[in-house]
Amino acid sequence: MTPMPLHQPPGAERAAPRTPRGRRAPRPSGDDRQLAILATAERLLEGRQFHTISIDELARGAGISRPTFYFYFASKEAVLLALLDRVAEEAGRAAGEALLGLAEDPPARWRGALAAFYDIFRAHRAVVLAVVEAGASAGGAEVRGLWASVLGGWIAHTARAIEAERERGAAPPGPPAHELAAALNSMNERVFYSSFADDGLVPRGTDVVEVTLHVWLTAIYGTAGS
Amino acid sequence: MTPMPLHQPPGAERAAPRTPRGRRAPRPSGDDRQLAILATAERLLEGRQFHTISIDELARGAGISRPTFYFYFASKEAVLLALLDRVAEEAGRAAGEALLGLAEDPPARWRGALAAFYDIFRAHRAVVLAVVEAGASAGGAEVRGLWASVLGGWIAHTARAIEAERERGAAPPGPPAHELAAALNSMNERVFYSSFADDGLVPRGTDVVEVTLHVWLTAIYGTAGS
DNA sequence: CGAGAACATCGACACGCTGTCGACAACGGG
DNA sequence: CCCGTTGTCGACAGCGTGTCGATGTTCTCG
Repeated sequence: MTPMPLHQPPGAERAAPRTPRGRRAPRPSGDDRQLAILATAERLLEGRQFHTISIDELARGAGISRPTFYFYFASKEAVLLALLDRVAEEAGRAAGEALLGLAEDPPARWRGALAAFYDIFRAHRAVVLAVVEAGASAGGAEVRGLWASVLGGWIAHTARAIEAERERGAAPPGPPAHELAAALNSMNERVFYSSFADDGLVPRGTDVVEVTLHVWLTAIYGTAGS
Repeated sequence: MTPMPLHQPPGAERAAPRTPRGRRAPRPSGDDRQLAILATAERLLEGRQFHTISIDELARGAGISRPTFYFYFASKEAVLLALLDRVAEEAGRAAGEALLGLAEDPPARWRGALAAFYDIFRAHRAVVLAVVEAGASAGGAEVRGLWASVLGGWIAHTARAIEAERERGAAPPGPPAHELAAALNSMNERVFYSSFADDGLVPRGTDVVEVTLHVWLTAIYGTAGS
């Protein structure tokens, strides 16, 4: 038991909905605790850095003791991984949809995709900030890995779109599409991040979507297009 | 002498060069130790992550005990700060020179500036990787701050260059120069970093200077320019 | 040249956090 | 009604950090 691929340990796919009727259960069930930990983490993350949150706080916040925390998650990072899963899936889907029918109105579609990313990440910026922070340090290998695969997937998607634009003659030849896609996405990751972290690199009040969009359009089409 | 604002505590600005003649000093002097710590840090950083290096190792590597380490530096991060100071100054100077006479041959000058950054950071990639890692976690506030001011300085420099190009009519109007400069520099920071970290985002073998240069030129001038 | 100041060094301790072990409570089915 | 699964926690061992106080070393100046 406890095969636990990575994050999301046991109790994650426990079977039946043991009778929630009648007076409330004397002891909250495992699933509740699992969710309570996740909720506590997201709540604490709103106002503090990931590394300042101890496992004990997460546990206490969910009404359990520290050792018990380990029954649900293997580490603090595992909790973050679970949180990231949701956000990544949401963002990927939204941005993917935005690019459908690119040929009809490129500037508008690209803007839609960038905006989708921005909006969703912004809505969960506490998680995004924590992922970057955790990924860069200690037990962050897995966090970094998941993040890299998410971003990598989106880069591949972008690369295909660029190639399609070139093939239909809408965009001129240029650097290898995949490399260009990696550079552009890297820019957005960093700029959006700076914007959320408010670290002073991007001038306050900057419309980061518009600025990055300008760069994307000129880099892909050679003109500001509009 | 060695004004050194924050990190680099006491013993940093000791006066005279007490006679090094005669038989070798029984005890290495403070400055030697200071340097020994820096050297040890750079050496260890070549093969390991910043967070896996303990203060004890740094101390032992310099031939002193852990408590004594604190006589020279306030923390692990302070050591990194000292290392970063050097690299940042070197890179800033080199890239600044590369941009002189921009009007004569824009593409070549910009390429020179980006290449200067790339080369110098690459030569000290262990330090760069450590800075990003340390900046994102624990006592990284100061590291992050120094890094931000370095990058911020370069962004301002870039912004002025873009404005000059627009004024002399070489570049068309576009997004606010400072915002554009921030986005472009953010891209380079991230792409160069990925390249050094070999995290799989940027395809192996990519000529990151050429790719990012393409983006810079099209974003600033509206064409790939050659 | 000899004493005190400044420099340098380290043993030992107090902490805070992580991860694990073993014991034990609660509950649902045979 | 007994037992295995699910949950829970006290207590311990380990590791790294930062500090304090005692002590050795070197410089300076009267």
